[in-house]
Amino acid sequence: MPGEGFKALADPTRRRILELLREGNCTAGELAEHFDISKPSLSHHLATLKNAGLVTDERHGQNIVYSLNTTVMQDLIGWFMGFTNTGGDKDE
Amino acid sequence: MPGEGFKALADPTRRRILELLREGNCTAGELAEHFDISKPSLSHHLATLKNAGLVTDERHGQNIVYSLNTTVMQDLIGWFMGFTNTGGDKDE
DNA sequence: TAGATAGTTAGACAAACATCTGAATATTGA
DNA sequence: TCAATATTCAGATGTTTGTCTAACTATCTA
Repeated sequence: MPGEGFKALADPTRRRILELLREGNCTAGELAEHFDISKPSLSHHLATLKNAGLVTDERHGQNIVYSLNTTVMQDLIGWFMGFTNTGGDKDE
Repeated sequence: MPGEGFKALADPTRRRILELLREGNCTAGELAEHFDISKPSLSHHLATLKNAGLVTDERHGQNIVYSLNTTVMQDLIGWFMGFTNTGGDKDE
């Protein structure tokens, strides 16, 4: 299940989207201003992130506002914590 | 630069390799026993992980021993920490 | 040096992916 | 209802990725 999350994170455009969303919620159009790709391409990336559970979307009038879902991000961090000794020990 | 790391993590086989390596160093052959793919395929995955800096290899006689490079893993965790409020705050 | 074992390199191929253009859907405001 | 704006859907295309088989390199042992 976390597989989708890792795959979603593999693309630099999608990681950048998450970084932008970290600063605050954005509409698809606002996000588009930060990239040199077409809107359909961006929409596709957003769909991938949504499918992985990393973002949620909500329509506000004409706009669709995207937000970060930090819960799923936490799950991914949980996987990493198994590899570190500082702060997240569980079995060593 | 962390891009290669994220891409390397996108594949379930490679994540499993890292999990196995977490338990202790392994030769390519020992790792191969855990998967249903050909040795060349596994070798390719190991090369990807090595290229991303996530593992290191060292020849011991006939065998090549693979080890985890937790330092690079820490770098990836650093990226995630920017998205959480628990334990790794830097700019909020 | 020859044979066996461990692993990688090379080349091919199908599936997945990122991107594009053009068309469709949804909402707003005149 | 009509036109404008915001966003997604559909289909096509070139690139990357995961996998395979066959061949190669390196090491050990006799």
